[in-house]
Order: sequence, then structure tokens, then C-alpha cells
Amino acid sequence: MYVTIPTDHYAPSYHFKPRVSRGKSTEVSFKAGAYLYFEGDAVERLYEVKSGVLRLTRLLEDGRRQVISFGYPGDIVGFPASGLHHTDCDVLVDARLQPYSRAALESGANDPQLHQDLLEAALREISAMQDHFLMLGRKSAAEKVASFLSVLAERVGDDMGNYRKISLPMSRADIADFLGLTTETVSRSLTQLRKAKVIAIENIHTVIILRPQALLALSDGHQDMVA
Amino acid sequence: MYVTIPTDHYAPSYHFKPRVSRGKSTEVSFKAGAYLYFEGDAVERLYEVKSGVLRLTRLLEDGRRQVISFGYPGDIVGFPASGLHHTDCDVLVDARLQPYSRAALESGANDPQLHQDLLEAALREISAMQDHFLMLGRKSAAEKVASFLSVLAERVGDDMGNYRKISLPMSRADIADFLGLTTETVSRSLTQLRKAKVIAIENIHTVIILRPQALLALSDGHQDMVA
DNA sequence: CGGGTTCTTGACTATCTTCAACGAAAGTGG
DNA sequence: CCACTTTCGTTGAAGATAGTCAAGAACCCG
Repeated sequence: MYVTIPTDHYAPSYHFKPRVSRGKSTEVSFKAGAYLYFEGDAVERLYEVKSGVLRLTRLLEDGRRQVISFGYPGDIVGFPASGLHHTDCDVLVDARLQPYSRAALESGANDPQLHQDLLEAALREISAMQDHFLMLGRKSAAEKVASFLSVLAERVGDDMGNYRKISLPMSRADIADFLGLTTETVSRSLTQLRKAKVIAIENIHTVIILRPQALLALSDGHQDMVA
Repeated sequence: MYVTIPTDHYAPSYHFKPRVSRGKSTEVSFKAGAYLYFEGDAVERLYEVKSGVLRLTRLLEDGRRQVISFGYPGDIVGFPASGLHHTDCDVLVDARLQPYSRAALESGANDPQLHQDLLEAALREISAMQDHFLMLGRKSAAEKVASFLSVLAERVGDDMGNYRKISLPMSRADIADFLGLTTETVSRSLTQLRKAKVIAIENIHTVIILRPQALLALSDGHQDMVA
């Protein structure tokens, strides 16, 4: 999952559409804390996230970290480059994953439809990452946090009548490393949104979106709408 | 071209390797200033850059801009998502391009090897973008500019004995929008590198790398090595 | 050569980070 | 299950980095 800015050009359904009858399910389960793979590992399989949440990270030698993305249901993780993984990947929330062989990505010989679907997922990934660039490079801290919450609310929020509830299974440090901020700044931004009554913080890992429209406006820099 | 941090795991040859005998060349030429496509256009063809430089950009409604990447020889541009282009693309330096049909990317029926090559290019693109995230999210202005120059020197620099010469056909604003900075900050960072005798600025669009090792060190935050 | 754009530099400001302290939450072992 | 310890999150104050605004210099183009 990246923070992508919805545009009119294209439909917002930005993630993997599993084909219903892909034969017998061969899903596997991973517990929170488990690692799927490390940077430099040879890629054996890709995974479609069916449930749970994954975390993909990349490290700089001096310890600086970037969370590349969070893997939510509908996402495909593990695309190889030169046959290798280029991130670490671990599990934040117990997950069920559908593995696909690397061969299925690289050749359509066995299952042309799957090949096609995986290729499309890779191309969507590129597009989503481009959007994410815009956010990392050009948005303020407040806008980044608002964007992040908006995307989560849209993709995995629970509808509660007027509000939406989202779970934040990742730490503040994860959010910070995802958005290119510090934990303190993330915390302050959340507090700010809370004080503006745009969100309510039920507990550390649960946020209620009180005014989705205001949050969306903030995420594009219309700070006027907050009032 | 993205700003990727070389890691020991994988070979540094990170771009498209054209197969020598891909039949008759059907290259096309574009003049500086020409647009290849706009965001929202249907993707007809991908292009392999043979010579020249392209610029891929994405805009926010309020005018903020992100330069997604620069297209240098060896790069493939124009990967579709849902069949559409998700950036604008124009020409900075007169370019020769090898077009490939979108069909060649999406199916291996006609030319399995080309299909394979294009898929690999897409996967490399994902990996390179992940590196770029780390730079956008976690590097200081000085590190970003140093990284940018290092990558350019490595990929398209001219060897001049002890030094390397690079051409910067793009404006300072382009560099800024690529690195998530302002033109002023880019300018100041270059001045700083010049004063530290790491680079020399031959003219606005030509930079000499006097101490490549120091530049590389700076790009990873070892500011000690500058002295 | 002249006019407009781009680049550089300076002074000032804003935003975000850093450092530090405290409180809340979660994990551990008796 | 509770006390203890450690980690995580929030808040404040101070500082640094990058942005903004403004002016002049360099460059480009007709």
C-alpha cells in the first residue's frame, strides 16, 4: 500500500483482483513478527495478501530506515529484481497469504491468466509508487499524515455510520519511516488533527475519522477547510 | 533514472540491456521540447531511450510538481497502469527512441524474448523506485544533491582522466522537483560542493566531479570525508 | 544588443528535528 | 495475576535545516 493521490483519469480500485476460482487454495499463514524474506534473498515466490498486514522496509547502513510500503489485502509483495528481494518483509498482523511461484510471473507458459494478473499488479505498483513520490517529495508533515489516514480509511476502514474507524497496527516509528518524518512529528500531527476534531484517537492503535472530507482536503493542502 | 543506492547484493548494471540484433531498427527521433505523452493518455507504446534525455513529471492540482524520473539511455519509459499513462513525458535533449508495442509487454505471443526483457525492465523499475524512496524520505538536501550527481557521473559521466564530467541538461527547478527540494536549496548545495572542491561548475549545465569518492561519501552522509 | 528567464546569494522565517522528560502501554518473570 | 522493567507515545523547549522572499548576476534567445 502506497499513499496514492486519486485522480479522475482512472478508476480507484487500485489493487489486485483475485480471480475467484484459481483452483484449490494453497494459502499459507504467518504470525505477527515472522519474516517472509530479507533483502538479498533469492525470490522463490510472490505473495498476495489475503488478510493481515505486512511491512516492507529498506535500510541505510547508518541505521536510517525507510518503510517502503505496508502490505494490505489485495497487495502483491515480493517482486524480484535480478531474481532477488530488495527489501525486508515481516508481518505486523497475523496474515494469510496466497503464494505464487516466481515462474508464474516470468512466464505465461503454465497459467497465462495468472501471468497476466501478476504483470498488471507490477505495473500498478509502478504507478502507485509514482504517486507516492509526489507525497514524499512535496507534501508537508500534516499533509502526509492526513494522506496516510485518508488512504487507510478508504482502503481498510470500517464504516461506522457517519464515521470510519481505522486500525493502525504499525508503530508511530513505522508511520514516520513510511512518510519520511520523525515519530515526534507524526505524533504531533495526529494531536493536531485530534484537536481540530477531524479525527478522534480511540486508543494508540485505533483512530476514528470524524470528518473524512476535511481529512481529504487537508491531505491536498487545503488547510482552510479545517476550521 | 532514479537515485538508487548501490548495494553489494546486486550488480550495478541497472538498466535495460538491448539485444544486439532485434531485427531492423524502427527508432524514432524527438526534438527537445516535444511531448511523448501526457498523463491520462492511452498507452500505445513503450520507449527505450537510445540517446538523449527525457523528463517524466507528475503534477498536484495546486501546481506542486514532482519530477518522477529522467529518462536516460538504457531506460524504458511509458509503462502503463490500467492501460493509461500516469505521468507527462517530454524531451529535454534531442532523443532517439526505440518504440515497443504495448502488446509486446503484455503478451509473449509474438516475441517472447522482448516480452521477457520488458518485464524485467518493469521489475528493475520497481526496485530502483524503492531505492529512490529511501533518498526522498531520509536524506538531507546535501546528501540528495550529492547522490544525484554521483548517479549521473556513474551512468552518463564522461571520463576525463582523474575527473568525470557530467552534463545537467535539466533546470535547477527540475533537479529540485526530482529531489524534493527548492531551486535555491539545490543551488546552495552545489555551491557548497564547489567550495569544498568536490566539484567544479564549468558552466550552469556542466559539472566536473573533482573527487568522486568524496561525493559518494557525502551521498551517504559521511560528511567528515569532505575536508 | 536588449529583454526575459534562470541561477545564485542574502536575510529572514517556518517547519521539522533533536533532545529531554514524563506517562501509558506492553512484555516478563516470579 | 501482579509487580517490575522496558518499550512506545506524547509533549515541551531549543536548535537546525530547508523554505520564502527579494535582489542582483549570469545566461539565453530572438
